[in-house]
Amino acid sequence: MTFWSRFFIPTLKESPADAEIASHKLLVRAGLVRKLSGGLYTFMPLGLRVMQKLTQICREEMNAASAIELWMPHVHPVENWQEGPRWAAAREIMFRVDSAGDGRRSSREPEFVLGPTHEEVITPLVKSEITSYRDLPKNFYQIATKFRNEIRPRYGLMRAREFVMMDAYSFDVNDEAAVKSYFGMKAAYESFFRRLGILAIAVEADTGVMGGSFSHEFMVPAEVGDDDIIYCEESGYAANREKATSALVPAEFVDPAAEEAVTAFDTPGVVTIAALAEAPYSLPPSKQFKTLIYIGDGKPFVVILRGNDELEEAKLGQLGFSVFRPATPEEILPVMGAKPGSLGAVRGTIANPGALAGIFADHAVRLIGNGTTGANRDGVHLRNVNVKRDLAIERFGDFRKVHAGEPCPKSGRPLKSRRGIEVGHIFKLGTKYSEKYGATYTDDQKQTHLMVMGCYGIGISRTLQAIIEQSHDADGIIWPWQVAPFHVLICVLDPQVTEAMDLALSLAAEAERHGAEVLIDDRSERPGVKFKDADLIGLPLRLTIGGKGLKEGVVEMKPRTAKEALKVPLADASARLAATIKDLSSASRT
RNA sequence: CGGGGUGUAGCUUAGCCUGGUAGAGCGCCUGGUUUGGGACCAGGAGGUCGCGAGUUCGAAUCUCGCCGCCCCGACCA
Repeated sequence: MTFWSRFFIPTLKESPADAEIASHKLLVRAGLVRKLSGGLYTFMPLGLRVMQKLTQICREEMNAASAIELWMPHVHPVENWQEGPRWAAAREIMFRVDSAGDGRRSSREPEFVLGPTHEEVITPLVKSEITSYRDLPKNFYQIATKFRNEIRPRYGLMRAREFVMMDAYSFDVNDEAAVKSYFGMKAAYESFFRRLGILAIAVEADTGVMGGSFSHEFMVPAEVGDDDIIYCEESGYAANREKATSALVPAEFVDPAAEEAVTAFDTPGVVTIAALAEAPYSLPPSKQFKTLIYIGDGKPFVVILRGNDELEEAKLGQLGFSVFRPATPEEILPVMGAKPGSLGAVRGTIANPGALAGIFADHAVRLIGNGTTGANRDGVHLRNVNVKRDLAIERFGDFRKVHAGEPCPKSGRPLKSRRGIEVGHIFKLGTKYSEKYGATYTDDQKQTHLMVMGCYGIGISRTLQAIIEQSHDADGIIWPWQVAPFHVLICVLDPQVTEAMDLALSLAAEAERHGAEVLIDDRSERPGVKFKDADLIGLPLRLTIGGKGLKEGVVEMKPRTAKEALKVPLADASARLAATIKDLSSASRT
């Protein structure tokens, strides 16, 4: 048992000025964390206890899924990254470590970097340690600090520069086995989040800079989340909006027939879809082609969308460029022959088609028949443009941003959307890393093969905050039993009264016999202060021992979620406490 | 990095527009009265007003520069 007066829980009456959302305010007010700097937080004693609960549950679930714990350095030689497949894309979020202390001049490239994740360390390790199919499959994990120089840290622990993550890496003999590992981890994640007592749903996700073939994110539904989840209750389809598709173009769709020849018309000063939709042109956005120019690995390429659609930039990842960005007007002019606003991809109108790395179009442009696009001459557009007949499209793909209300790709019913906090992510990586680092094994036919990898992450510290975001009320945090920093709070209103303190100690011992961790509030504060703090730190069960109750021969028992306290006669207190602990500790396991 | 906001005691802040003694509440310390939902009284400590220039007789206040922090966007667990 722990005594509040000898522990350290610095609670705050008022919310810190720099906290915006409920969970961030409560983290600080309940004394769980203190800020050092943007995105950098100290875990205070109470917050550390929650972190330890989370890591332990995570460890148990990973072990149960046959993953093996190890511990890798956080400082990585930069060579590991330079030799890897994503240095160009990842370097901007990495902290560099130069030999600041030894008086040497700093070099253009760092000697070391702080690890944002560990594919670049584990893959070379496995390459040198595992060479036989007999040693596969293997799945290694660690629960450790990660460093990412986030462009914009946000909302306390939600997006921090330094955070605690469980990261796991699986190695299999072939694709089929890797898929098995992948779904084994997906199941482990599901049981991890279930044990925490919070709702986290798996959604299909984009693979991003990580690469690989497919991926799921685990999302805690919350308004403050960074991600949009697109889902359908009918079919169970759920995806991050970056990845979501819709059945906007039916499978049996027949492209509209071309009516008339392409003709040019003057549009002086018109450079936006919206302007072309106005009189005198009055061309609805859905009948216009939107022609965007991007630079992929240094070379321009074209993406065509419907005028009323938006580009989902993450979906450009499927094109295989390691880095891409929108082109500037200066880059566009020599290639296309016009400035943005008059661009198009009609055959023969592009000034320098040889400079392009490709012309790609979203499937939905097929819905446009006899549409309008730029002529690649400033102030001129073309009408009666048809996808098949006129546009120099090399490849169709899914590039548009999906919105709620569009038909579900599985059921055809209208899709819905909600916000979510990404607390976990799993990737089937394939051979992207094993190829780069030469992680191979020999099979029973003496043949050499690449290992097939998967990688897996859970944001432990982010999960901590997501729990608070999902489980709190106006008075404070409501901890699920499994992750609560303590389970039972015994409020002794008159700690100087021996009889009261003795009772507290014996009930605390009883609670501990039943597996509960007890915090005794023995501070010489007024009752109001104790009750407010009790609600704020949100332990699942509160016992109150006060002069009033003792006179009546009762103690009060109040689960954090209950409205009223229950008066329990002293004679029944032990039994009642044991029963309540049993109830509460099993309730949140469902 | 682009846009917006903000910086005054440990915390929450007033004062800034219109330059002239830096104020309050919480918290902290001392004493007293209290004691079942953030008590009251009396006394006290605590401030380079983010940093640096400038304007001025005089700058928290006006001007310029820099820095930190927060929010929106791109990115992520």
